[in-house]
Amino acid sequence: MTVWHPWQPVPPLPRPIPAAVLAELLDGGQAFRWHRLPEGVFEGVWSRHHVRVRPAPAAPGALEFTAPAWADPAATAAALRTYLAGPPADPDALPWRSDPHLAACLAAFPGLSILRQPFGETLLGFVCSATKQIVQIKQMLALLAARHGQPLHPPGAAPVSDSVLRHSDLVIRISHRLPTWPELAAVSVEQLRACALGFRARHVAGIAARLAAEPGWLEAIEHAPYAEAKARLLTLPGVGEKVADCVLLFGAGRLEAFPVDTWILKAMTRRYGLDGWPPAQVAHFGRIHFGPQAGLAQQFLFAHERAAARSPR
DNA sequence: GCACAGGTAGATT
DNA sequence: AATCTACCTGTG
Repeated sequence: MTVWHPWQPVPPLPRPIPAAVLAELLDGGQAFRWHRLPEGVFEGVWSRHHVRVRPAPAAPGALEFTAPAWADPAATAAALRTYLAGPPADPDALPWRSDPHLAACLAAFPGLSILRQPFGETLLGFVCSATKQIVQIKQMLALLAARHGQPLHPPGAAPVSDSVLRHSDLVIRISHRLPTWPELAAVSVEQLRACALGFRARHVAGIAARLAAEPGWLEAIEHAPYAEAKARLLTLPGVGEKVADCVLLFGAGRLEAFPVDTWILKAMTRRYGLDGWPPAQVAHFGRIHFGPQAGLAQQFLFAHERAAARSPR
């Protein structure tokens, strides 16, 4: 009895993805609902989709995926391709020829790219991300999904995932979608706090209330010009410069968005000699220096800086 | 036991 | 306009 379809190829992506880079792409902080399984397999959830992905054993750079038995593999493959391919991007057009550090980052993570995630889910994830480590952000979202999201599986079917996430002594299974914003509007701040959101709970509740009062508002932002979209996101509680840029970069394909977090601040300070520069000025420098794909450059710098921190020379 | 974590917002210089 | 500081809570 198999609950997963047989492995099959992921439709070709713009660039090959080596196994090491796949980990950075799925589990490097762009998305918070991917989980490592043994033997290089990743299990992830976005929107109504639930998949496992792994490097294709016989084809370096290519990927394979599988979907739950109740899912339509063709539809899943199409959705997965959109998700993984991300917005149109060209790393070669970044100014690596005149920037040795950027060149080193590009060489260290060949094939790294920006995902195209659902807009509303990306907003939720990054509102929860404030002063939290990736592991803990995953816990919050897993709890939110398990308690307040719709089941990924159809009525009557059993969840297929045996992969779990630990939160203290609690074991969380991967079986539900993230709650949508309309669904979140029906969840109390106390219930949100019970999902380990802490002070982020009132931000989530505040956003849900705003969005419920203004139907279509969020959907309009997704397709508005970058500057306008960002200005509007900044009016939401718990959404500042960094979160707004993350949402637009990872959830709307806006490569000009240049989120400046503690890692990028560290990287820019150290590698570009910007000692003492405040985040706003670092962001300005980044947009000028890296150009219209500054957000793509940011992802390479981010990956490189974290890798360097894990294995210092 | 305790510092720290992909920040934000409001208060205080 | 720059610089604090409170805000929650799990993990190492």
